[in-house]
Amino acid sequence: MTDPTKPTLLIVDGHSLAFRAFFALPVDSFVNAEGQHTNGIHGFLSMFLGLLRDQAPTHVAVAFDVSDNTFRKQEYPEYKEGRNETPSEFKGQIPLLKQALEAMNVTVLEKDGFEADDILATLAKRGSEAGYDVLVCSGDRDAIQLVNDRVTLLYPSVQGVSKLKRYDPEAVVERYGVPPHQYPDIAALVGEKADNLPGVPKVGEKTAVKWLTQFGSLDEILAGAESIKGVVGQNLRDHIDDVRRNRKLNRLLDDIEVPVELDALELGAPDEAAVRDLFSQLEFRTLLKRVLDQMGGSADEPAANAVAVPAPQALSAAEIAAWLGSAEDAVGVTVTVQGGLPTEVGFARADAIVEAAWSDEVAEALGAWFASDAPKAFCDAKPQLKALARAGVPAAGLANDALISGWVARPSFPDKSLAHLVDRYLGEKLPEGDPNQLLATGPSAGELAWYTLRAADAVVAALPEKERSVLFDIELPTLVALADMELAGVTVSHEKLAALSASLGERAAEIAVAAYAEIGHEVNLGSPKQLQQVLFEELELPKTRKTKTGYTTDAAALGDLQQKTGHPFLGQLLAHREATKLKQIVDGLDLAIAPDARVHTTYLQTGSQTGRLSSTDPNLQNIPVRTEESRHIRAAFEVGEGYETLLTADYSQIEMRIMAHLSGDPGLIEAFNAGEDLHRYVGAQVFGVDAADVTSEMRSKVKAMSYGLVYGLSAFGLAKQLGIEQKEAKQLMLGYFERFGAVRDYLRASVEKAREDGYTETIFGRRRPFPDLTSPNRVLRENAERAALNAPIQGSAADIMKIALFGIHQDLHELDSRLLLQIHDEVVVEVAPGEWDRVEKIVRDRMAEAAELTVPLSVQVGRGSDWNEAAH
DNA sequence: TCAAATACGTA
DNA sequence: CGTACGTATTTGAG
Repeated sequence: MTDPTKPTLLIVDGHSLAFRAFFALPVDSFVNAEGQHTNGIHGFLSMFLGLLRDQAPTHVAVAFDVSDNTFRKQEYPEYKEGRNETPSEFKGQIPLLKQALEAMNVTVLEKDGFEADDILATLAKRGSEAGYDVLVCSGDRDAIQLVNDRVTLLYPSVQGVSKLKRYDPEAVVERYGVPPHQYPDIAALVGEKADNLPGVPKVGEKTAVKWLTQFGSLDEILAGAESIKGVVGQNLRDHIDDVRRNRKLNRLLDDIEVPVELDALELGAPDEAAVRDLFSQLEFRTLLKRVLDQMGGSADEPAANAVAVPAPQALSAAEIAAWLGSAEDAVGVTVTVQGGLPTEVGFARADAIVEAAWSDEVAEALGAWFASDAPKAFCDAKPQLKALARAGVPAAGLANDALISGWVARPSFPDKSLAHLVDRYLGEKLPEGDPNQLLATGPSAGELAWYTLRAADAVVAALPEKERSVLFDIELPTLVALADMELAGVTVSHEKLAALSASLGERAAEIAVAAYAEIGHEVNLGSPKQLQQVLFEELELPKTRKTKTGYTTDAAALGDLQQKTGHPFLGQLLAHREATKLKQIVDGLDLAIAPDARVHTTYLQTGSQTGRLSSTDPNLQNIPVRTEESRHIRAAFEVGEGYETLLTADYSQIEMRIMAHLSGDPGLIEAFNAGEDLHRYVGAQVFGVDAADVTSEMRSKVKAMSYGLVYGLSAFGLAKQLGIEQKEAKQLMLGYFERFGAVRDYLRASVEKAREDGYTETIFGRRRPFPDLTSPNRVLRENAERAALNAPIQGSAADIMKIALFGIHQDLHELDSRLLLQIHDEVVVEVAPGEWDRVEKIVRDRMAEAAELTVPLSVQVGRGSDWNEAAH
């Protein structure tokens, strides 16, 4: 046991021990539901927890190798060569192990260009100098040299990782016959097969020790090599350079820069939520219990409502106002909404709850507090802010939103409920209503506010600093802007839509008649199943791409078939599809027009995994635009009564600009700074012609390539999209990367980094987890790779647009003009009479200045009395 | 009545 | 074998 009066520092070589664990445990017995192998992680953690229990260290760090590219490799390129390839079942386990350690609040260290052992050596030295008892745990024999009076090595024995042999200086002498500092001399003579460092032939440990005792040191052995007789003497003389090289390479560096203070390695309590999460994914039940038992936290399921809920107080409106006025910290708020209006309000501080039914009196008494900057925490604030505004009580001071913060923390997690947040972040259970009761019996508004306040705080506490900034500096201001946009709605002309619908309906009917004539009978043209019967059985057209239930009849495939066979039915079918699709959209939109003649969409702020918004009920982010016909729909979106004109503003090629910024590719940056047509410029580069000589064919190829890049396009996909040979697509990609190589380098490095970290990050620090990047399942893994490639780009664009959006919203505050729509890279503003110039400047400035990239953000503005007109 | 499958609109 | 979304329709099971 270690001296209890002294702090003990435990430093572990994560990679070498996990690797040993991997071979010690049967690989097939440790596979989770996702197919992820976990034996190395399990074995390592089991041993690690044993260490924590038995050695009771006060400070802990685990070091990992970053890559093979170490200074040793640079000095001796054959270093560690000839090893068997790392088994694929092992590869994905290291990132997960790191995640597990981080969740356990154990410091993970790594340093590019060095091996974990060098970190061990450095920390061992710093630790012993600072007066720690140091325990080094490594499966690499080179670590023996670190042993001294204050440093003990724990070395896994052959029986398994859990059995560690303790090497203090005496034990080293006993085992190897030399003191620890001389062990590398032996190793240099004998060689190290695992590192591809050959030693002196016929010289083993015995001989090496004999020589060392005889000569006193390695230098003296080499100096006196002439005097050693026999074959071994000759071998030594022949391999003196190898020995010198071995000795140089097996010296561990104890003075590399490791940017961590020893104090920071102090062992703390694990992040229970994160541990629970990851361990349940890995299916480590026993280990979960061990971690929580040993390191703190409760292994048992959280006790239901361990914390007493304060009794709700029913106060008068005036008393509530006074109570709220005296609150210093954020107050939890829940406004229950029915039919878009408030029905109840509940407020909570940490130790008290008050609530009241909504009434004119309440509205009157609380109006000033709601309108003030007094901090308020909601769960799903947007509908509540809207209801308050409708009731004539606009609210400010949005300080937190549990729904939003929970999503920022875990954008991929499907359950967005407060109940889940309470469970995950508070370890409590949100009381449920009894579904068998006629009247709702769930938590009251005040109780919800109380859970909301505490859950919102807990989520933020668990959030990394950068993501806090995403929450507070981007999402919450955006939420306020969205609430106003939804309230405003956009005027849509029922007359225009009705006329469109009628003409589309007629056209569809005509086409249908012609199509039936073509095949000799009626068929439901909207039924893929019936169409398959017609196309592939009756008409015996060539089979298309397979789907789960048969063969696809999608537009791309029908177009293909049409080219191949020229069958007139195909053209009619396509035309029918187009007409009915548009009619569908028109009718849906018409139905969504509210009594104020406007359409009020709902933006889902937590609907995407990348940071984008989505729009629903109706979705105004997918209104057709590509065909001439479809622009008639946009023309139905009109400037509202009392306003002068619509303004549209969109970012040009924002994703490619972000790509240029993130990759730092000089060619691409130059392309944007040149200020001319991007695809023309890139085309000129790729095809080696003057910009003026870029044909439209060249331009569209390069354009498809550029956009495809952002999505992780393959040569196959590119070929398919452009209708060219795969070989030509490959050539195109090669040519592209010859000019813009940094783009490819960036994309590759970005996915690798995500694999290591387990998540991607946008320019502003928004994260998206990608557990599947290490999946052994190829399809899962490759899907994750493409998504991970896209996430920082799409996400950064979303961040930028949000920053611009709330900036515009704030600047428009003192004007009558207002934001109406956001369509990912475009905004639509309704401009009040006489405000055009000011509004245009606000929009242009806010959008252009939303982010400082290495390339300018280009903004295009249009105006018109309807959306179609304004788009030009 | 509901979920799955298919198809298709946008950035 | 190209990312991110939402919606409408058909179909077949319950």
